[in-house]
Amino acid sequence: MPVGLSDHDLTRLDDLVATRRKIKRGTTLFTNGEKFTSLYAIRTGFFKTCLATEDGRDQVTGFQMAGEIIGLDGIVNDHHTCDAVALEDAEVCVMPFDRIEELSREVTALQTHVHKIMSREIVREHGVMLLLGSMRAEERLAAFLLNLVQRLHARGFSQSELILRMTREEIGSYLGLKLETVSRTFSKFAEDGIIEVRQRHVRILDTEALRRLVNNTPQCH
Amino acid sequence: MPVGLSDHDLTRLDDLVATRRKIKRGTTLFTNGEKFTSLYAIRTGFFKTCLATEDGRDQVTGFQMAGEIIGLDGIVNDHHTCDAVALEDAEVCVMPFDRIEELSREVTALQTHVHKIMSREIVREHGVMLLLGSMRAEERLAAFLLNLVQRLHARGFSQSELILRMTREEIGSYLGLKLETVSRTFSKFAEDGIIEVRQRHVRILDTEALRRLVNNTPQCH
DNA sequence: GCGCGGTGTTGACCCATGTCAAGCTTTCGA
DNA sequence: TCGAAAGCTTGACATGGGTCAACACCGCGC
Repeated sequence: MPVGLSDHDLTRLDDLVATRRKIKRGTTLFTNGEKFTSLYAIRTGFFKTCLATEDGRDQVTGFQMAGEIIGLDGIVNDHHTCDAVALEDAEVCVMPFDRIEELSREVTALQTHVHKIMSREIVREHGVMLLLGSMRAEERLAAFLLNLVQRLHARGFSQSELILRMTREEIGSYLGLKLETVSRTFSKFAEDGIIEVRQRHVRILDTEALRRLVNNTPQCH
Repeated sequence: MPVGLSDHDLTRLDDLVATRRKIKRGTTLFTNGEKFTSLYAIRTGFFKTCLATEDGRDQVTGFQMAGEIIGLDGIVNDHHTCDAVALEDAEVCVMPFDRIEELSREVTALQTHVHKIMSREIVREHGVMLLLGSMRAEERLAAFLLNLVQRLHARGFSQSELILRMTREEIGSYLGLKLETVSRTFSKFAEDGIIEVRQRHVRILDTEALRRLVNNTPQCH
């Protein structure tokens, strides 16, 4: 994370992330309406965040893995506006937000870091809007797979193999598609020799083909 | 904005927003790739922010009006990742971000304010994801209209009448629809007596009907 | 080993929205 | 005042993805 800090500052940062919390698969870290107190840094495990409305709509707004921060949605109204659900047993660092604000007034590197994390989330969501607003099913799934392996690779995992932690339905919700369409599109990619799928185990055979799908719209003028 | 500040603090905040910039209709406040230096508070006028990819996709990520802040996307990489285009002649306050960071280390209320603004943008985008991921055309347009009048009303304008500053195509891009679909859906609403449309002038006759459209999905189980 | 629930796949059919095209209205500059 | 361009509307038609339904697979507890 931030570098070039004094020992003193480092100790204080350590302090910030002192408390840990374990979350069992299928349970929530926080839920819509719950009082906001802390941001959470994921140490291990995998989460989805999702929005549910009274009338039964449901939208997965993101999937988060080790090293990522969740809870930013709660800052604006002091209450969370979505649910964070563990898709596998997980552990997070609990970072009380008032402590973050206090510390980031003194440690400039932390202040900058917090701002960048929030900005990154905004930019990520712009990307999702592009995906939902202008891509077709195959393009969406290709973009999704590339994004996942890229993030996994940054964490030392394979560039071409991954295990999906979420169901087809959750992928569909995130991508604005029905689970059947997700399933069909996986099958289509497999037929075309772009990937191999065995349940939640996916092996990417032709990364370039996926990239071409995402970039190269046959397309309107 | 923040309240309960000392005169000294207030003077410094005034300082922050000292420089102004006028933007002519159709020109950009900043563009993708441009170096990030400042956030902008809109004083007058109306903007869209949009993402354009090399392969010709184009996505409007938001419409911003007086009192709103744009430029947050630039923080994470020190460069903007979208274009901000004035849809009518506009004026903004230029707020150098390094000054914001400096000041918000000293003025707690400003720090909190900045965090809330960023969090609010994240939550807003969650809402757009819900819209793009799970609503049908009529629902999207209804939600769009309600959102616009609500924001206009908060600024002292009518609850039932508005002038659209953007084209059908821009609305469509924002809502993930083609302009023809936007046009047809307007016509449909007009036939149903929910709104009156004369080019960009819209009068809402039945707000409740719009609300019902947004909430009350006929719907999947 | 067996059965059950959750999950995933596949097919047939249908509909909302996209696509293409024609024509209208408004705006704006020459 | 006229003409051209941009924006908007409407129609006819095409199609991607949704819907509904049947069934297969897998893991788990008994």
